[in-house]
Amino acid sequence: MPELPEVETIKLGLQRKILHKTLKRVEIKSARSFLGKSSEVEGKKIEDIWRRAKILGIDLDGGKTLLFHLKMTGQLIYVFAKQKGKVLQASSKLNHTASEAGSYENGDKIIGGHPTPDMRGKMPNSHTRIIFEFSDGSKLYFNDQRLFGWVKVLDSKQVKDGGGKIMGKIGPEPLKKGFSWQILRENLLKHKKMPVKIALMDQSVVAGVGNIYASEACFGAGIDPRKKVGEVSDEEFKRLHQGVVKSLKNGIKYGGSTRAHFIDPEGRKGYFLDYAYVYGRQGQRCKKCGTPIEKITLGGRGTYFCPHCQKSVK
DNA sequence: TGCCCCCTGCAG
DNA sequence: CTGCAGGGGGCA
Repeated sequence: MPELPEVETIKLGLQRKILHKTLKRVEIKSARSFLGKSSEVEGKKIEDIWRRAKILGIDLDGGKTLLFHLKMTGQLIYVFAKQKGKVLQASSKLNHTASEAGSYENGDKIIGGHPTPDMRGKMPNSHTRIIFEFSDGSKLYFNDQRLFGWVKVLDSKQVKDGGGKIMGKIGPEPLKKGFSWQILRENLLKHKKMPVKIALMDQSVVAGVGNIYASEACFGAGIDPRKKVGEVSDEEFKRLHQGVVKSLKNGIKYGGSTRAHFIDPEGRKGYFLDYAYVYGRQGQRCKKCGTPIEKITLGGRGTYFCPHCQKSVK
């Protein structure tokens, strides 16, 4: 599911909700989703929550780290059913919905001008794979319809040391200082014959860019997504660099992209797609020139572009 | 470098 | 029914 802006949004939400809480119990409903021993993390306190590319990390005291990869349909949803003494316990035996169980901690909020209603629904649901319960009674639900995602227990030290193969070969963080157009060029040029849009999605080229933001970055740069990396000019690399950074920043600004599944830990959708120039807009008019947006398949993935604005003239 | 595959579910 | 979906590992 999530690309960099969505995982970043989840990270920020979890930092607000579960930092410094103690993990009391891990309930594993899908063994294939949880790699490691739950006993190694139960009873531990959360010391840090971070993101690298599309991977989310939760550092615990005692030297273990929980790594999350949400792949296509993973969600991390936080629920704090307010403790109302015995009333809640009694009512919990009834067939109530989660919202009836005690109301969530927060009401609706605003992201990028949009009201963001709570979309969490009843938890757990049929896609809930792992439940993390904290000592204050609140819970974090790892949901994943397609079962591609995972949670791993690792030694924090291993992860910090670059992780060897654990984190894979991950390129520079595009929103950090030091990510220049020259570095993007150098990394992209490892794939001279590849269409530039596909190369952008290689996590060793640049961290966190996926199918939505790769299409948007190509539009921002005015480059045809099919253009071979080896034929991209320096001017175009500069614009591509800007396109990557801007689209990712906008993604974060609007709370991520919700195509079908993404909601943040507080149940809020992301609204970036309302502002996207091409992704998901086939047949609709280009916001810049009015030409209908086209959809093609590149490397098996849906790819969107404006045939007028993205001619890759130079 | 390009496919196929891991899965489930929804829209056409 | 087929095709498609915010990802990415493995294999020729």
